[in-house]
Amino acid sequence: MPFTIATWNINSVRLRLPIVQRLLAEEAPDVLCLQETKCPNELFPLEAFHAAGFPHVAIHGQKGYHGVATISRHPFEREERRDFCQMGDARHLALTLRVGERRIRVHNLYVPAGGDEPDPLVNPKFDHKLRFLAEMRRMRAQEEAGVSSILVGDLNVAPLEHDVWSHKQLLKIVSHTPVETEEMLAIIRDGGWRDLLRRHIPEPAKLYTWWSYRAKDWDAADKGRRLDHIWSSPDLEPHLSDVRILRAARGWTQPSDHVPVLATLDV
DNA sequence: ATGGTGGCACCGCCA
Repeated sequence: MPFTIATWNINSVRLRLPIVQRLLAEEAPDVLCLQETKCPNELFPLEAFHAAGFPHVAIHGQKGYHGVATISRHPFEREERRDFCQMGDARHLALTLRVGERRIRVHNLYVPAGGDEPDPLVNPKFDHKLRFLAEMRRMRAQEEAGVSSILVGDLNVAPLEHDVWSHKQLLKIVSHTPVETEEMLAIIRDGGWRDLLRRHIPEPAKLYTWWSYRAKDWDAADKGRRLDHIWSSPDLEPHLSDVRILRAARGWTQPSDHVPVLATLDV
Protein backbone atom coordinates (compact mmCIF):
# COMPACT_ATOMS: atom_id res chain seq x y z
CA MET A 1 0.00 0.00 0.00
CA PRO A 2 1.16 3.57 -0.60
CA PHE A 3 2.52 5.51 2.37
CA THR A 4 3.17 9.25 2.04
CA ILE A 5 5.19 11.30 4.49
CA ALA A 6 5.33 15.09 4.27
CA THR A 7 7.62 17.62 5.97
CA TRP A 8 7.02 21.37 6.18
CA ASN A 9 8.59 24.24 8.07
CA ILE A 10 5.35 26.11 8.74
CA ASN A 11 6.67 29.24 10.55
CA SER A 12 3.78 29.39 13.06
CA VAL A 13 1.23 26.58 13.00
CA ARG A 14 -1.52 28.80 14.42
CA LEU A 15 -1.13 31.61 11.89
CA ARG A 16 -0.93 29.17 8.99
CA LEU A 17 -3.52 26.62 10.06
CA PRO A 18 -5.62 27.32 6.92
CA ILE A 19 -2.80 26.37 4.54
CA VAL A 20 -1.88 23.31 6.64
CA GLN A 21 -5.49 22.16 6.31
CA ARG A 22 -5.29 22.83 2.57
CA LEU A 23 -2.19 20.62 2.29
CA LEU A 24 -3.83 17.80 4.23
CA ALA A 25 -6.99 18.00 2.09
CA GLU A 26 -5.20 18.22 -1.26
CA GLU A 27 -2.31 15.82 -0.73
CA ALA A 28 -3.75 13.45 1.90
CA PRO A 29 -0.41 12.36 3.38
CA ASP A 30 -0.29 9.61 5.99
CA VAL A 31 2.08 11.60 8.19
CA LEU A 32 2.97 15.30 8.34
CA CYS A 33 6.05 16.54 10.19
CA LEU A 34 5.97 20.25 11.01
CA GLN A 35 8.83 22.49 12.13
CA GLU A 36 8.83 26.02 13.57
CA THR A 37 5.38 25.58 15.05
CA LYS A 38 6.17 28.53 17.40
CA CYS A 39 3.45 27.32 19.71
CA PRO A 40 3.40 26.25 23.37
CA ASN A 41 1.96 22.73 23.79
CA GLU A 42 -1.15 23.97 25.62
CA LEU A 43 -2.08 26.23 22.67
CA PHE A 44 -1.47 23.67 19.88
CA PRO A 45 -4.57 23.35 17.61
CA LEU A 46 -5.04 19.60 18.21
CA GLU A 47 -8.75 19.58 17.39
CA ALA A 48 -8.17 20.92 13.89
CA PHE A 49 -5.91 17.94 13.12
CA HIS A 50 -8.31 15.45 14.66
CA ALA A 51 -11.11 16.93 12.52
CA ALA A 52 -8.90 16.64 9.42
CA GLY A 53 -8.58 12.87 9.93
CA PHE A 54 -5.37 12.73 11.94
CA PRO A 55 -6.21 11.31 15.35
CA HIS A 56 -2.58 10.71 16.38
CA VAL A 57 -0.56 13.85 17.12
CA ALA A 58 2.75 14.27 18.95
CA ILE A 59 3.94 17.75 19.83
CA HIS A 60 7.11 19.27 21.20
CA GLY A 61 6.67 23.00 21.41
CA GLN A 62 7.90 26.03 23.27
CA LYS A 63 6.79 29.65 23.47
CA GLY A 64 7.74 31.87 20.54
CA TYR A 65 10.51 29.89 18.88
CA HIS A 66 11.26 26.54 17.25
CA GLY A 67 8.86 23.67 17.97
CA VAL A 68 8.09 20.46 16.06
CA ALA A 69 4.97 18.32 15.68
CA THR A 70 4.20 15.01 13.97
CA ILE A 71 0.64 14.40 12.78
CA SER A 72 -0.42 10.89 11.76
CA ARG A 73 -3.30 8.78 10.49
CA HIS A 74 -1.55 5.71 11.90
CA PRO A 75 -0.97 4.96 15.57
CA PHE A 76 2.52 5.28 16.95
CA GLU A 77 4.53 4.46 20.05
CA ARG A 78 7.84 5.31 21.74
CA GLU A 79 7.71 9.11 21.54
CA GLU A 80 11.08 10.69 22.25
CA ARG A 81 12.23 14.30 22.52
CA ARG A 82 16.00 14.78 22.41
CA ASP A 83 17.59 17.93 23.80
CA PHE A 84 20.42 18.41 21.29
CA CYS A 85 23.27 20.54 22.71
CA GLN A 86 21.37 20.67 26.03
CA MET A 87 19.97 24.08 25.15
CA GLY A 88 16.39 23.25 26.13
CA ASP A 89 15.23 23.95 22.53
CA ALA A 90 12.26 22.05 21.03
CA ARG A 91 13.96 20.80 17.87
CA HIS A 92 13.50 17.02 17.80
CA LEU A 93 10.63 14.54 18.02
CA ALA A 94 10.83 10.84 17.24
CA LEU A 95 8.18 8.14 17.26
CA THR A 96 7.68 4.64 15.88
CA LEU A 97 4.81 4.17 13.44
CA ARG A 98 3.03 0.94 12.80
CA VAL A 99 2.20 0.80 9.09
CA GLY A 100 0.69 -2.56 8.26
CA GLU A 101 3.22 -5.15 9.37
CA ARG A 102 6.05 -2.64 9.19
CA ARG A 103 7.54 -0.48 11.94
CA ILE A 104 9.06 2.85 10.96
CA ARG A 105 10.96 5.14 13.33
CA VAL A 106 10.31 8.74 12.22
CA HIS A 107 12.68 11.51 13.34
CA ASN A 108 11.40 15.08 12.88
CA LEU A 109 14.20 17.68 13.19
CA TYR A 110 14.65 21.43 13.12
CA VAL A 111 18.37 22.20 12.87
CA PRO A 112 19.50 25.69 14.06
CA ALA A 113 19.75 28.21 11.22
CA GLY A 114 23.15 29.40 12.44
CA GLY A 115 23.01 33.18 12.07
CA ASP A 116 24.79 35.17 9.39
CA GLU A 117 28.52 34.95 10.12
CA PRO A 118 29.99 31.51 9.25
CA ASP A 119 32.65 31.60 11.96
CA PRO A 120 32.05 29.61 15.17
CA LEU A 121 34.61 31.73 17.03
CA VAL A 122 32.69 34.98 16.61
CA ASN A 123 29.13 33.69 16.04
CA PRO A 124 27.71 31.50 18.83
CA LYS A 125 24.72 30.58 16.65
CA PHE A 126 26.99 29.07 14.00
CA ASP A 127 28.92 27.23 16.73
CA HIS A 128 25.60 25.86 18.02
CA LYS A 129 24.67 24.71 14.51
CA LEU A 130 27.98 22.87 14.06
CA ARG A 131 27.65 21.20 17.47
CA PHE A 132 24.08 20.19 16.62
CA LEU A 133 25.24 18.63 13.33
CA ALA A 134 28.08 16.85 15.14
CA GLU A 135 25.49 15.32 17.48
CA MET A 136 23.43 14.20 14.48
CA ARG A 137 26.39 12.04 13.41
CA ARG A 138 25.29 9.58 16.06
CA MET A 139 21.89 9.05 14.40
CA ARG A 140 21.86 5.69 12.62
CA ALA A 141 19.41 4.63 9.93
CA GLN A 142 19.62 1.05 11.17
CA GLU A 143 19.21 1.56 14.88
CA GLU A 144 16.99 -1.38 15.78
CA ALA A 145 16.53 -4.76 14.12
CA GLY A 146 13.22 -5.00 12.30
CA VAL A 147 12.56 -1.25 12.42
CA SER A 148 12.99 0.98 9.35
CA SER A 149 13.87 4.66 9.75
CA ILE A 150 12.89 7.96 8.17
CA LEU A 151 14.53 11.27 9.10
CA VAL A 152 12.87 14.47 7.89
CA GLY A 153 12.91 18.13 8.64
CA ASP A 154 14.30 21.58 8.11
CA LEU A 155 17.99 20.71 8.32
CA ASN A 156 19.04 24.25 7.31
CA VAL A 157 21.86 22.93 5.10
CA ALA A 158 21.83 22.67 1.28
CA PRO A 159 24.52 19.98 0.93
CA LEU A 160 25.00 19.66 -2.84
CA GLU A 161 26.12 22.07 -5.55
CA HIS A 162 22.70 22.01 -7.23
CA ASP A 163 20.83 22.47 -3.95
CA VAL A 164 21.37 26.23 -4.28
CA TRP A 165 20.79 28.77 -7.06
CA SER A 166 24.49 29.63 -7.23
CA HIS A 167 27.10 27.34 -5.70
CA LYS A 168 29.91 29.89 -6.09
CA GLN A 169 27.95 32.82 -4.68
CA LEU A 170 26.80 30.88 -1.63
CA LEU A 171 30.06 29.25 -0.54
CA LYS A 172 30.41 31.80 2.28
CA ILE A 173 26.70 31.97 3.06
CA VAL A 174 25.49 30.02 6.09
CA SER A 175 23.63 26.87 4.91
CA HIS A 176 26.07 26.17 2.07
CA THR A 177 29.56 26.65 3.55
CA PRO A 178 31.95 23.70 3.08
CA VAL A 179 32.11 22.96 6.83
CA GLU A 180 28.31 22.50 6.86
CA THR A 181 27.90 20.66 3.57
CA GLU A 182 30.78 18.26 4.32
CA GLU A 183 29.35 17.57 7.78
CA MET A 184 25.91 16.84 6.34
CA LEU A 185 27.31 14.46 3.72
CA ALA A 186 29.25 12.71 6.51
CA ILE A 187 26.08 12.36 8.60
CA ILE A 188 24.33 10.75 5.62
CA ARG A 189 27.27 8.47 4.78
CA ASP A 190 28.21 7.39 8.31
CA GLY A 191 24.60 7.01 9.44
CA GLY A 192 23.75 4.82 6.48
CA TRP A 193 21.00 7.18 5.29
CA ARG A 194 19.54 7.53 1.80
CA ASP A 195 18.71 11.05 0.54
CA LEU A 196 15.34 10.21 -1.03
CA LEU A 197 14.89 13.50 -2.90
CA ARG A 198 18.20 13.08 -4.68
CA ARG A 199 17.66 9.36 -5.25
CA HIS A 200 14.51 10.32 -7.13
CA ILE A 201 15.79 13.51 -8.81
CA PRO A 202 19.60 13.35 -9.09
CA GLU A 203 21.95 16.23 -9.82
CA PRO A 204 22.39 18.32 -11.92
CA ALA A 205 18.66 19.08 -11.59
CA LYS A 206 18.21 22.07 -9.31
CA LEU A 207 16.04 21.37 -6.26
CA TYR A 208 14.85 24.06 -3.83
CA THR A 209 12.46 23.94 -0.88
CA TRP A 210 12.94 27.47 0.49
CA TRP A 211 12.80 30.97 -0.99
CA SER A 212 13.54 34.05 1.16
CA TYR A 213 10.75 36.41 2.19
CA ARG A 214 13.10 39.26 1.29
CA ALA A 215 13.13 38.77 -2.48
CA LYS A 216 10.93 41.16 -4.42
CA ASP A 217 9.68 38.39 -6.67
CA TRP A 218 10.72 34.99 -5.29
CA ASP A 219 9.31 33.11 -8.30
CA ALA A 220 11.02 35.20 -10.99
CA ALA A 221 14.34 35.51 -9.12
CA ASP A 222 14.19 31.82 -8.11
CA LYS A 223 17.10 32.17 -5.67
CA GLY A 224 16.16 29.06 -3.71
CA ARG A 225 17.90 26.53 -1.53
CA ARG A 226 17.15 22.88 -0.62
CA LEU A 227 17.01 23.11 3.18
CA ASP A 228 14.28 20.52 3.82
CA HIS A 229 15.08 16.84 3.54
CA ILE A 230 13.68 13.31 3.63
CA TRP A 231 16.14 10.53 4.38
CA SER A 232 15.46 6.83 4.95
CA SER A 233 17.15 3.61 5.93
CA PRO A 234 18.42 1.57 2.92
CA ASP A 235 15.65 -1.05 3.17
CA LEU A 236 12.98 1.54 2.31
CA GLU A 237 14.72 3.02 -0.72
CA PRO A 238 13.60 0.30 -3.20
CA HIS A 239 10.01 1.05 -2.17
CA LEU A 240 10.23 4.76 -3.07
CA SER A 241 7.64 5.54 -5.73
CA ASP A 242 7.38 9.34 -5.78
CA VAL A 243 8.85 12.56 -4.42
CA ARG A 244 7.17 15.95 -4.66
CA ILE A 245 8.25 19.47 -3.76
CA LEU A 246 5.13 21.67 -3.65
CA ARG A 247 6.65 24.83 -5.08
CA ALA A 248 3.17 26.27 -5.65
CA ALA A 249 2.65 26.47 -1.87
CA ARG A 250 5.20 29.30 -1.75
CA GLY A 251 2.55 31.34 -3.56
CA TRP A 252 -0.40 30.39 -1.33
CA THR A 253 -2.07 33.04 0.85
CA GLN A 254 0.22 34.20 3.67
CA PRO A 255 2.82 31.54 2.84
CA SER A 256 5.66 30.02 4.80
CA ASP A 257 9.09 30.67 3.26
CA HIS A 258 9.48 26.85 3.06
CA VAL A 259 7.27 24.55 0.96
CA PRO A 260 6.00 21.04 1.75
CA VAL A 261 8.15 18.12 0.61
CA LEU A 262 6.55 14.67 0.21
CA ALA A 263 7.81 11.16 -0.39
CA THR A 264 5.61 8.18 -1.24
CA LEU A 265 6.68 4.59 -0.54
CA ASP A 266 4.97 1.35 -1.52
CA VAL A 267 5.13 -0.58 1.71
C1' DA B 1 24.57 46.87 -3.43
C1' DT B 2 25.26 44.90 2.88
C1' DG B 3 19.27 45.88 2.45
C1' DG B 4 15.33 43.44 2.03
C1' DT B 5 10.43 40.56 4.88
C1' DG B 6 8.00 37.91 8.41
C1' DG B 7 6.46 35.94 13.24
C1' DC B 8 6.28 36.30 18.09
C1' DA B 9 6.47 38.68 22.16
C1' DC B 10 7.33 42.62 23.88
C1' DC B 11 9.54 47.27 22.41
C1' DG B 12 14.22 42.90 20.55
C1' DC B 13 15.06 38.22 19.00
C1' DC B 14 15.16 34.86 15.58
C1' DA B 15 14.83 33.36 10.91
